[in-house]
Formats: sequence, C-alpha cells, structure tokens
Amino acid sequence: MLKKPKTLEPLKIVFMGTASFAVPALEKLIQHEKVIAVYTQPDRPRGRGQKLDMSPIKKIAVQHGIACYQPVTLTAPSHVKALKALAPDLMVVTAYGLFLPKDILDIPRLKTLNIHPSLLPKYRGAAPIQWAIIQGEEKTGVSIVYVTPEMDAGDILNQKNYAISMQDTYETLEPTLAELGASLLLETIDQIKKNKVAAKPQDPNQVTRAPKLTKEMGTLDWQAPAQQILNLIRGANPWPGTYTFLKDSVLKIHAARVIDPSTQGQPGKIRELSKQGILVETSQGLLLLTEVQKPNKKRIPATEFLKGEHLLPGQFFKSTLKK
RNA sequence: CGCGGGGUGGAGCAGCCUGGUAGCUCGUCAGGCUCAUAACCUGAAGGUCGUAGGUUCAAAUCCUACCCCCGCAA
Repeated sequence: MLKKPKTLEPLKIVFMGTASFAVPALEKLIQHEKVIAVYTQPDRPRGRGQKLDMSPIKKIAVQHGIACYQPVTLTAPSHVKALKALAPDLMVVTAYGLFLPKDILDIPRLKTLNIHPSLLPKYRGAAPIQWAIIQGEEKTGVSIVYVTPEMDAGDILNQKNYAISMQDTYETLEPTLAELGASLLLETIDQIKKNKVAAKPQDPNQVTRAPKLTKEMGTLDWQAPAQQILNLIRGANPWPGTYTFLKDSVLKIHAARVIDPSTQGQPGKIRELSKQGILVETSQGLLLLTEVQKPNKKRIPATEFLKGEHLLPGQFFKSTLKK
C-alpha cells in the first residue's frame, strides 16, 4: 500500500459511475480518499425475469455505507443544489451514462475528472475499447481528463499506454484498462494535491470517434480479410457479438484465429473441419472458428458444435439470410 | 406476470408433429494395423429418455403438474 505524507489530507470526492468499468476506480478511491457520495443510474430491470437490480457501483456503495443517489437526469436545478450542499473537493465520473451540465461540473473546487479507456483524442465516445480492437490498433490506453460539456473533449492530465495482444478481446481488455485507469486516477489525484498537474489540450486534428456498437454491426463480412474479421470478433465480444449465416440459421462466432494470412479463397467457404475447429476461407487469409453459439444455446467449442451438426467442407457461410 | 429454447449412455445432437426395436458424430475400454499418431480397421462397455401422475394393449413420443438448466433482452 502506498503511504501518503501526512500533509496531504484525503479529498472529499463525489463519484459518478454505473458500469463495471467504474468499479476498480471506486474501490481505490474508497481506500485512499474520502468518498462522500456516489451517483449511479437508477435500478433497472435486468437479467432473466427482468427483475429490478442495482448497478455494480451501487452494490459497492451500499456495501460501504456510502450515500447513493440515482437521479434520472442531472439537469434539474434540485440536483445542482443537492450536490453543492455536499461541497466536494473533486468529482470523478466514469462509465456513468448521464450528461453532466456545466452547472454540475463547476461545483467541485478541484473540478471533475473522467477516466476514459483510450488514448484521447482518439476514440472519443461510448465504445472506445471495442473500436480500438476492431480497428486493429496495436496499442490503446487510458486517459485522465477534465470533464467538459462536450463529450470526452477536456484537457488531458495523464495517459498510460497498453499494448493490445492478439489474444485480447473486449472481455479481457475492459477489466485490464479499468485497473490501469484506477491506478492512474490515484496518481493523478496525488499530483493534483501536490499541485503538480499539467493539463494539455487535445489536438483537434487527431480526434476520432467510437460510437456505441449496434447489433447490425455484428454481421460478419466474409469478403473482408481474415484479420479484419477477427478484429471484429474480438472487439464485439461478448456484445453485440458477431454472426454469420449457415443454411437457414444463425451462428454466433465467439472466438477464432487467423491461420494463413496470405491464402486467398472463396469468401465464406468451409475449407476443412478438424479437431481445431472450422476453417473458413476469406478474400485474404484463412479463419479458424474455434468457439460458436447456436440461437438459444450456450457458447461451445467449435469441435463440440461439429459433433451435433454434420457440416461438410465446401458449404458456405453467408453474410445475409437470403439464399 | 418481459420474450424464447431445452433436459435422450461421459460430450454435442437426432428421434417427439404422424405412439410400437434407443439412432448419429465423438469420447472411453479391449484388440489390430503402423516407425509412429489426435489417422485407420475390428469389437465392447455404458441410457430410470429431468421428476410425479394421467391416457393407452403399448409412451422418449400424447395430456397435466412440478423441478432444474440455458438463450435474448443493455
């Protein structure tokens, strides 16, 4: 555990977050600073049965006995007033999902920080982790920025790189970057306390966007190179997932790897069925599907799938349902 | 009352609609072939067809109730 000099008192912090990405940050803040209140999105129907359930952030707040507020929107004057009354030194917001008006942002003495899982100004928006993988980036990272009314556009206080490996998927990258971001946040807060921060504006020419993914994006295009298809599979996993069509049914692809990047084949053609999985031809390279899922079924290794399915080499995966 | 799928030897599935022999691919075991093998050949073991009841000469299959599992919903 890091030891703080006695002169640096814990800051009074208001934390705003909803998704699991925000969890490590909140936990670290509770450990090292004084979290006086938590804002998170209202309890929503979740899961099978659509039962009302709280966000992972609320669970932690409850567990630590921290006051938890769940407004539907923060634009109402009453919320501004309530937040002012808390008199926070600093606000931290990450993976919250609500717009923060300027009135709110101006409340804390030391302003409002955001942890964003990309190397800003690249990948501003809701799905930066996914897009970095989909675009085939070799590295991404986390940024600590000031929150401004324009989304993810504030000055950068700190950044940390992370090298994306071919094994990384959204599922593996998200918790990694969450941890990385939480550590960097603490470092940054430390620097703020010591008055040693130097915020740099973002270069407007470098801005790229990372909008929310949609279900339609999950359809695999076998005309694309194998590597590019794989990037989509990795980045869109587990949501929205990637789909392809076989005969008249849908097949979700969870995991794959590129076998021979140079072989040119007939896009979508099943070349070989083996103990490794399903080997598919693309316009450039061969893709070995290793984990799949039929509708209403759970995900299973491709080899298990083949035991029940009886595919033949020469059949085609399609990018649409029409015959 | 959110929508939907399913429980069949160890695994993944078919069979159910149109009741009447327990099927397929794989795994396991034994033997064979082979320099060798996750390959190939031969043979074998292994199933109260989720549970309880009902209909029937006869139920995996039709009816009723219950239990359990899973998928979609962001």
